[in-house]
Amino acid sequence: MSFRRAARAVTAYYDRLLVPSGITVNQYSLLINLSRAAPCSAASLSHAMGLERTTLVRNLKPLMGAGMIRDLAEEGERDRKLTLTPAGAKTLKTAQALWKKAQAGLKKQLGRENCAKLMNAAAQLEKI
Amino acid sequence: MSFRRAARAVTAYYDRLLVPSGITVNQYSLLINLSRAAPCSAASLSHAMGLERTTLVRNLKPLMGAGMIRDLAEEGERDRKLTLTPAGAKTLKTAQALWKKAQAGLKKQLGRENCAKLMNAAAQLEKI
DNA sequence: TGCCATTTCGTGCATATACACGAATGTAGC
DNA sequence: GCTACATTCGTGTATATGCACGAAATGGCA
Repeated sequence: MSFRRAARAVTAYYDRLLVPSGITVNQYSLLINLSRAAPCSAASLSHAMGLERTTLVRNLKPLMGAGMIRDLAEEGERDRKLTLTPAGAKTLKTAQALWKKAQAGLKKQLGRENCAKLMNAAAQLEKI
Repeated sequence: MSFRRAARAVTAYYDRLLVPSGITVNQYSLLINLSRAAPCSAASLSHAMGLERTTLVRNLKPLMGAGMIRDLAEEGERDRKLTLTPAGAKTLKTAQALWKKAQAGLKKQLGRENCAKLMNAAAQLEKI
């Protein structure tokens, strides 16, 4: 499917521009979603991101290892309380600027109208 | 990014409809590309698919394990000569019918025009 | 208080993706 | 024939994705 190939290409494009921030576009997406939902459980974050919960659990690992995300929940508590650390917030801020540049470049490439239509189609496709 | 979420949703949709064939849409893509290029090396197939060579090498494994793909190259030869086995061709045929149904359903969902524009945008995005 | 259903969680397994690296084969020029 | 370069290959490592499974905590109800 050409759609999947396009998704790979777009991911690679964002990743390339995000290199200076030290995170991937996937991790960027996780951080920005967490910044809006924190403190939150893994289940609720995965729901907000439309991502399988166990996938999210694993995607957290490198970011927690890098000290960008912390879990404020006490020992033995069921729900996790995931939050950004100051380091995570700083990285996110750096990445956000780069992401905006990437987004602008993509819009320019596709044309504003095509880009809007693409976003629209993507929103529809998520519900298939 | 909503685009990647959409790609995941689309993949899941195709995979769901392809279940009776026993392969995923990713493996379907590999088989159909191989059916057009066989006999061919891993490098040339990966190029035809716009896929990283080592990714393709690994994606071949389950299909070779299932006896759908065979390598006709002699021992010690540098280039592989990948081909579909009869079993692989049979699976592909089954999957192809299911894939067409899925494609038609998606077109119906999006509308013919939106679908065409999406394809167009995807083709552009692959070159970013 | 005690039991059961619900919710949340993490890991094992399988697949997908790509970079870095080095091994082996093939080719061109001498 | 030999050397240097190009091509092809596979694996180690890291990340991403989701299903199946079972463990643990929580909440509701008798």
